[in-house]
Amino acid sequence: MAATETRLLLLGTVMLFEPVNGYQLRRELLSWEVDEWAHVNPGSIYSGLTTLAKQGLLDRHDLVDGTREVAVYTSTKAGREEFSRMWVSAIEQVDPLSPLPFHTAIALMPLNDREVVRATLQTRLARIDATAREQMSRKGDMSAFPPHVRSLADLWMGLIQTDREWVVNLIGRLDRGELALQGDESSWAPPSGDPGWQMASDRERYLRLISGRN
Amino acid sequence: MAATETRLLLLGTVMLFEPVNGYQLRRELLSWEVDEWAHVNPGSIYSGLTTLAKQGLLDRHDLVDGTREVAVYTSTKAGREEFSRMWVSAIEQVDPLSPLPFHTAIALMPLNDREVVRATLQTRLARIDATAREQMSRKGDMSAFPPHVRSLADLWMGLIQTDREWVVNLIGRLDRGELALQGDESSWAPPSGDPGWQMASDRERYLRLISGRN
DNA sequence: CACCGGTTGTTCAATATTGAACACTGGCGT
DNA sequence: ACGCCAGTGTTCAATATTGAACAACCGGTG
Repeated sequence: MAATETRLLLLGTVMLFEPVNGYQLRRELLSWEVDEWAHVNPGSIYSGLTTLAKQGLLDRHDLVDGTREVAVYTSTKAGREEFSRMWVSAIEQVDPLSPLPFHTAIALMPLNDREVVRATLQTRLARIDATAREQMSRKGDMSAFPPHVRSLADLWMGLIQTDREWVVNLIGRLDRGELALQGDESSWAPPSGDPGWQMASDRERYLRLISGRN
Repeated sequence: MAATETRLLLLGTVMLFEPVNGYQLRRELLSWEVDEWAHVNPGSIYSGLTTLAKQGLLDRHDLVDGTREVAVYTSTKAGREEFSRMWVSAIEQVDPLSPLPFHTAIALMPLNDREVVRATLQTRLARIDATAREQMSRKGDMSAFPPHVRSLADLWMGLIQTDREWVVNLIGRLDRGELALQGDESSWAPPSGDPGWQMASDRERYLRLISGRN
């Protein structure tokens, strides 16, 4: 399972919009242009949802909406807990060659509350510094490698430092209360006007259908 | 096939060591610690080799080495051409969220000659600048996105600029003739003393067995 | 010599990913 | 009323990935 970021993204997006169906998620992710940077094709959404449901992290409700059958998903307690674990670990994991989990987690930041976010980002800083120190001390054994490979290590250092500065800046903004998170009023304004309302009304209907025991 | 970097890596490493068997590649990649940063498990090596052979990019020779059967691979003309194409495109492709193809290609740099490397890196620079400009001009439509997402765009910019500076520096070193490439004398000293010699003698034997029409 | 454990070399079933294709709805022009 | 096309919602067969397990060999040790 290379795609820890797909799991994270799906779990998180379901939590943001639940109850929600696969197509709505697809559209939402497209509108964020997430498909471009994370690599999410329509197929992975549906199979991902099936897998998460099978693992008990999501509940699947087969609703009859008008004349149509729709598979609508909600998060379970286990799913929300798993999301938290994965989110923390995606933020804490430092790997300049696989930045996707980190970026995905940042995009899902508002699902957590301020203290957790702050603490986790601090841990990332510590991990970055530890990685940098370790890299430095390993410079010695690299003498056996050809020069262009040693050069790559410099690039990694540079990327890590760029990351570090950005995180420091982000923590600053958090402390100044600049970013809307879970527990604040108005935590996430849906991206654009129109489709948002559409989703909201579907959401209401799905809620009623589910509570109507089906 | 998300793993264009696996194809690139396998094709390239075969070209470096051919004729070579799967286990030797596995060991070589482990000794570079490539398995850590690219994500290469033993399994992918063998299935990757099979696929490349099926596509005519590698030749598979089923040799009898002493009492044992060994599957030994060499590159085909088509394979070497495909490698060049993939290498160029991995260097030219700018994506701060999937840096793996680029880093993989850099590690395989010595398989190309100086002019090609230089020209391709220049193209990357141009692409980086184009991406940065495009990003800047899109800042406007991002006003609909929540602030933490807009923030991510700044991180991307930073990562791209770090990349840029490193590439500029690399081109400088190339121009000063500092890096050993294809066409220079002594293009790649095998990483460490011992296993290198072992590989070399296997290589000689495999060469003889193959030319002995089997 | 019988056994052990490490290295060599590979296969395989379970799982994940891909993207194309399917099937249905609803509106709109004629 | 008809045909058409864009949107909605999902499935599926082909392919790729994973990592654990397999099997054979080699060199020592008791």
